[in-house]
Amino acid sequence: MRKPGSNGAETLRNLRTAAIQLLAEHGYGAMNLRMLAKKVGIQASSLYNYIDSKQQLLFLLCEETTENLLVEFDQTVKAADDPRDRMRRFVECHLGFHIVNRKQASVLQMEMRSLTAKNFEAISKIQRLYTDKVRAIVDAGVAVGAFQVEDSEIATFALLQMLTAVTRWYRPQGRLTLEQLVEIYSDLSFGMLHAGRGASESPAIRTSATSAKGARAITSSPVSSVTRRQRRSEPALSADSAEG
Amino acid sequence: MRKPGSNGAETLRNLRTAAIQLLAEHGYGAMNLRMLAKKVGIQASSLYNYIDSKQQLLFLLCEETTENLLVEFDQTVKAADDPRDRMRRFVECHLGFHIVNRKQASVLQMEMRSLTAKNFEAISKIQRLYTDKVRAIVDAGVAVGAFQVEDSEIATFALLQMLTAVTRWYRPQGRLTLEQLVEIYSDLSFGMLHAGRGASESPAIRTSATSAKGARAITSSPVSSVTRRQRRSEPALSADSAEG
DNA sequence: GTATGAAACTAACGGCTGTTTGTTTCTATC
DNA sequence: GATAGAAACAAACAGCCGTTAGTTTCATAC
Repeated sequence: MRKPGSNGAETLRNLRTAAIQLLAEHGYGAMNLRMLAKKVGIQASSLYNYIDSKQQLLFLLCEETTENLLVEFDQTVKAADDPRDRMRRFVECHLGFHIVNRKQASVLQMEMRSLTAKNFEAISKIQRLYTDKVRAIVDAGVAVGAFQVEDSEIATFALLQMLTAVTRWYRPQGRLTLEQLVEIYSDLSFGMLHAGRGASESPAIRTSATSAKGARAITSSPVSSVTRRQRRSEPALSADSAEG
Repeated sequence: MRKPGSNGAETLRNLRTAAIQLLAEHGYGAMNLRMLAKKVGIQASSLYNYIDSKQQLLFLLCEETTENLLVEFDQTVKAADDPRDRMRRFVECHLGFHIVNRKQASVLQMEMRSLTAKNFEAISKIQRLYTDKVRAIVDAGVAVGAFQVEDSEIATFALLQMLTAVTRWYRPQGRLTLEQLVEIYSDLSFGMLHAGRGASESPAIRTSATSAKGARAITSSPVSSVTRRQRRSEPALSADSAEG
């Protein structure tokens, strides 16, 4: 029984976005293949035309996300030279990635422990590469006197986790634009690193500069107020996000 | 069939620590009652002498952790007046709690989504109380000019998540003592808030002051080096942690 | 020393899970 | 227009899940 108009490549795309959606919502343990199949619009058994197992599906998605982040980091940060500029770009890249691809990132963050020991280690290996690169920026800044931290390893962890955690509260209808968030988090990051308010391309305490349409004032009104709209996607960053 | 020497209160305690242990390790979806029962040393059906359902067990543990944190916050922070002191104490309390009770905290952080909508909301309500209190400290500091942030709500989120995330990497055999970690994280926190290095009881950049035995130098050697020992538990903080 | 409740057991239930097998229908190629 | 592979289906399997029912043994109070 093949459906009229059925197409393998499209079904695979649907499968991936549905999986990301459901994994983010329910977690690996609570998501079952029948609900995934239903979301894709096929039978559970038909999933096996596209995946080897539930476990391999999770691994595939985790791997993809991790590698995408690494690639974007390299593309974004390579140009800058000064540690301060590199840090600024890192924050922009990391935060942007985790906002635009927040479901994938959330799955990676929460569901990695459901991976087989072997699969887990494979992902961890890539992640260590990434962490090391970030740490190198911190260390370089410390060496030049641009940053000042008591312990660069802890500082790197703290920085990464602070930024990564946007996935936990960010909602696209929120109060602030992506540019505003980058601005705010850059300020927090540089503060953490005791970077002072030096030169470089970072606008630090000033509120505008990145948004093309001109900056709106940043206020402290609660998240629940939905008076301001947020740009939906950031075309510079990776493509198919799994909204739903 | 009642076991010789069996005791309800003790079994309940074992059940709770075993549950925390297993939930932290596998997650709610992947943990099943038979493995929990095995760890406790009884049959799965006997668990129902102590719990109503798996769901209620999770709720109970989440609720307990949340309330314990709130109580400790109130006890620790109430004495201080100056926003800077209050912040210092908050960091100490929050970080300490999440290190000492890291398994409970990890369950709360990761498994809340497995709660029934109603149960979830009950926990969220308590959490909101807590977050508001932290936010109040930030706002008070901003009002007095002690802190300087672009957006106090985001700053509060970022701060909380940075601190909470110790549960993700902390291992008791690690490089640094609890006191050293509090010191490091306080410095990062005040940096985030652009608190400068003013007076108050905070020793800021200095490395000693909290440890009774006298401070060891804080270096940047990798976590994997286990040359330094860590204090196992902090008696001031809540009692029965679930080590395993 | 008997009665009572606490604390455990064994056995089973209905339902759900990931996965396999074998089959059917659509699409594209020659 | 026959053929071959792609893309779906339906049915089932073996095992596990949370939970219930009924039973047995231990500890204690009188």
